[in-house]
Amino acid sequence: MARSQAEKAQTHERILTEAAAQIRDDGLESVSVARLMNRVDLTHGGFYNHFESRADLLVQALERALVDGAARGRSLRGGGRSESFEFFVKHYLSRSHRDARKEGCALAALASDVARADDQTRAVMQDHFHGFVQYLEHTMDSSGAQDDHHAQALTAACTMIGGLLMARVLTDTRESDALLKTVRQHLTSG
Amino acid sequence: MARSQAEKAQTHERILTEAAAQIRDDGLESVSVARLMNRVDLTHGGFYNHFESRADLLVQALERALVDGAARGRSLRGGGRSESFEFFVKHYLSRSHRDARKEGCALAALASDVARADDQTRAVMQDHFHGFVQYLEHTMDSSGAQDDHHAQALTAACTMIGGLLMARVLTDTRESDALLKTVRQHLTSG
DNA sequence: TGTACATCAGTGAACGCGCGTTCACTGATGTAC
DNA sequence: TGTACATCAGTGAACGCGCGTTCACTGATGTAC
Repeated sequence: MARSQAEKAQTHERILTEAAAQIRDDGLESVSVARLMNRVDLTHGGFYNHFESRADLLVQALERALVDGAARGRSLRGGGRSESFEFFVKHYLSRSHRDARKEGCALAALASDVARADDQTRAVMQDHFHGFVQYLEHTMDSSGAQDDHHAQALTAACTMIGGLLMARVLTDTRESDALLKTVRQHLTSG
Repeated sequence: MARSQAEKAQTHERILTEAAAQIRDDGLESVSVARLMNRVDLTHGGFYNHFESRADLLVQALERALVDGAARGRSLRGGGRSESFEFFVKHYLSRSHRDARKEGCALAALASDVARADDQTRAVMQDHFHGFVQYLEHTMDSSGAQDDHHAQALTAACTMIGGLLMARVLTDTRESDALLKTVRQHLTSG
C-alpha cells in the first residue's frame, strides 16, 4: 500500500491542516494521534512516517494554525484597496470571526494555551504576534495621524485579541454582539 | 480513618483551592483526579466524597479560581483610598502579575480554555467578567470625565486581559516588559 | 458520664478505556540495468 | 521498453501507562440511651 512521494507530501499536508483546525477549535491538548489520523482516513501507525512525535506535530500545527489564521485575514482584504485599519478591525471583531474558531485567528484561539507552554511553542506564537502588530502598524502608517503608531498597534492588537476571546466566552449572544460592537467602535473612533 | 465534619469541610476546601491554583497554572484539562488528591495528601478514592465527578470539580474550581483572582486584586487595594483606575491597571499589567499565573486573574489564565467550553462553564466566567467590568467602571465613575464609562470599561477589560495574555506568550522578557508598559501607558493616558 | 451503634471520610485494589509509541508486515513506487 | 529489486508509505496488533470511576473495607466520629 505504499504511495508515491507526491502522495506522501499530500498526506503530510492533510494531517497538518486537520491538526491546525483541530487545535484552534479545541486546544493544543485536544489532539490525539489515533483520532487525528482517523479524520484523514488513515491508521495511527503511519503518523510516525510524518512526525517525530505528538509534541513535534503540535509545534508544527501551531505554526500552521497561525499562518492559516493570518491567511484568512489576508484573503478578506483581497486585491482591492481595503487595507485600512477600520476594515481589518471590523472583520476581526465580527460575529462571523467569533463563530468560526476553526478557521479564525490562532493568536486568540490559543493564547491561554501557549501562555503556559514551553519556550519553543511560545517563540512560534511570538513571531506571529509580531507580524500581527506590524500589519496593524502598516495600516496606521497610511493614515494621517502623527502619534506613536507602534504603541497604538501593540495596544490595539491586545484589545482585539482580548475582545475576540471574551466575545467567545459570553454565553448571551446579544451581549457578545454588543461587546464586539463596543470594542470595534472604540478602536476605530480614536 | 474517618474524620469529623469540620475536617471534611477543610479537606473539601484544600482540594478546591489546589485545583483552582492548578487550572490557572496549567489549564482546565491539566487536572487529574489522582494527582490532585496526592497533592493534598489523600488517596484518589476519597475524591468522590467531595465531588460528583471530575467535570463537577472543574466547574467549581473555575468559580473558585475566578474568586481567588479577584480577591488578590482586592487585597492589593487594601483599606486605603487606592481604588483608582490607574492604580488597578498598574497592578494588573505588572511583571509580578504576569509571572504569577497560579495566583493571578483567572479570566486571562483561562480565557481560551473557557471560550471552547460548554455553556455552564462559560456562564461562570461570564458572571465574573461582568464583575470585572463593573469594577473598572466604578473606578472611572469617581473620575471627572463624562464619556460612556461602560464602553470604556468594557474595552479596557479586553485590553488588559489581552495584554496580560500576550505578555505571558512573549519569550523575550524585555519585550514582554515593554508590552506591559506600553499598554499600561496607553490605558492610563486617555 | 458511659456504652452501644450507625455513619461516613478516607483507603487502596480493581475495572475498562484511550493514550503515545513501536514494529513486523504489505505491496506499490521508482530506480538500476 | 522490460525485468529485478530496494525503498518506504501505510497497516494493524501489541506494549506499558495513566486516566476516571467504583467499591468493599477501616476505624474514628458523634448520637441515642
